[in-house]
Amino acid sequence: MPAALDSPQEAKSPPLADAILGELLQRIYDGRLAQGDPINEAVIAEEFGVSRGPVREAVRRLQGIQLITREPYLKARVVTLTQEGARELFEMRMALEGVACRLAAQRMTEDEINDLLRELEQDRQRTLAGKNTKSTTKAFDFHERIVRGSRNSRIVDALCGDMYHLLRMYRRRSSAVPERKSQAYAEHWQIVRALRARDGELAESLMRAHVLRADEHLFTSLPLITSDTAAQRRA
Amino acid sequence: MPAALDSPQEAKSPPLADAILGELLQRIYDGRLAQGDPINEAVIAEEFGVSRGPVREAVRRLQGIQLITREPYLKARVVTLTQEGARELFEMRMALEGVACRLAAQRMTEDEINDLLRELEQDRQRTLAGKNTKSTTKAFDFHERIVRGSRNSRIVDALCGDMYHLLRMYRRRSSAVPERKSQAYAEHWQIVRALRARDGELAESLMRAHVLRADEHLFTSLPLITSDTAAQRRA
DNA sequence: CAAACCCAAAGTGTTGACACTTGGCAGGCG
DNA sequence: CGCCTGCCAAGTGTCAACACTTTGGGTTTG
Repeated sequence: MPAALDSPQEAKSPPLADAILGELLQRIYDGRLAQGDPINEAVIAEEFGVSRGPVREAVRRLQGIQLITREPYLKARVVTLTQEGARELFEMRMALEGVACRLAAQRMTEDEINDLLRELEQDRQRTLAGKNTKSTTKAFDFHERIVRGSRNSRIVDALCGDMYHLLRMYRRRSSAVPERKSQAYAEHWQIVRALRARDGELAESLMRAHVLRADEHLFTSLPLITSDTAAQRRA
Repeated sequence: MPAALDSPQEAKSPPLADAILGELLQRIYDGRLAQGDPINEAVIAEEFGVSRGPVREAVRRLQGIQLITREPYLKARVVTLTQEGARELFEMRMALEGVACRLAAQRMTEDEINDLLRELEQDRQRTLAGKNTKSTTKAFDFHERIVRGSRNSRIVDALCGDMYHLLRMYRRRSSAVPERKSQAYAEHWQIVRALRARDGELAESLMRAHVLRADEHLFTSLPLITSDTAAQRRA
């Protein structure tokens, strides 16, 4: 039996396609839709009790985020994570978060930076106490705060919208490394100091190094499949 | 077979939505669809002699590229170009092309770099002769070659796919500055030298400076509209 | 026995009709 | 005279049925 798709309560206007998009994302996150799984519009439509129209639209949007691969008349599939894909994703992330951090150094207000520093400290305190599970969420929040500090909605959308889903997908396959956490805190702290000093150059290079180190271990455990070998996988 | 590819020719299988997307893009390019023009699915559908389905899909994809703004039940509109939007677009372009250029310095083959240098010289010769109109096309080709040299298909897609359309839209509003051309050639030549020296750091910073200078004059002639003043524009 | 062909099944692309939401206009009430 | 209310039109969201493309397997043919 399919779960009803009323996650939050839409007051009165439910654009079905949006709800379905959210549910499909959820299924990809928790693994009910695994890598390479085929996407059948008709099946999903019946599962949700709706027509194929909204499903079609949701799938197209997932294709836009590159969470689903599809060619004109063929079955759509959940994207297969490869080492190549991870490398490309993280190179792009480094580029965007680096520049975002540089811009944030110029544009965040003093208050924003101080708030960021304070909450960073609070988070460290909480982590030292007990709640380890929340740390990854908090860590992303740190990055998001800085990205938004760039005052560039296009970069914000790219990082916190589209790429966020893919990053989350890749992270799902990697175990958290505990000792990485305290190192990450130190790096975060350094970045905030650079922001405070309004040193965009330094802030950018620190953020790049941080992202590189944070994502480093994700590369190792993935199958080494390139685009051409992926073609033969369909056979 | 020479690479003579005309855009509006569907070979054997016509995915209607793709054709419509292309035509809408064309209309935006040549101004038949101007900034802020409303997009009526039904009208466009009848105009093309198709149903609303494909039109709907094409419009959604334009929305994904951010060439069209739309909220759930409201009329869709061609995006209105603002100074703010241009700034954000070019900041993102600088970030991506910069990193792409750094990666290209590491990853392009000697042959690729030599070819690039040779064609760059050829282009300059042709420009000195007569054909000025082709120069902008060639200029973009130079950038595209380097971007592809990054061996990062995600960045390539972002720059040559989505952002290309928007850049083209902004460029439409600006007159070409002739003396800029020879300066651009000098900058291009410097970049190729950095690639040849495999100096990624230098290549990135040169590319950033080049993009910044190339886009600089586009900022000036645009209306200074922010997101909140855009809201009152709808009234 | 292998290769080409044909055909049915599965699934996507497309269509036209129907349901719902939004914004404006007209008329009534304070 | 101004504000609120309830309809009306325009346009998007959704649906169920139909048309086309691809694919896999069984059959025929060299």
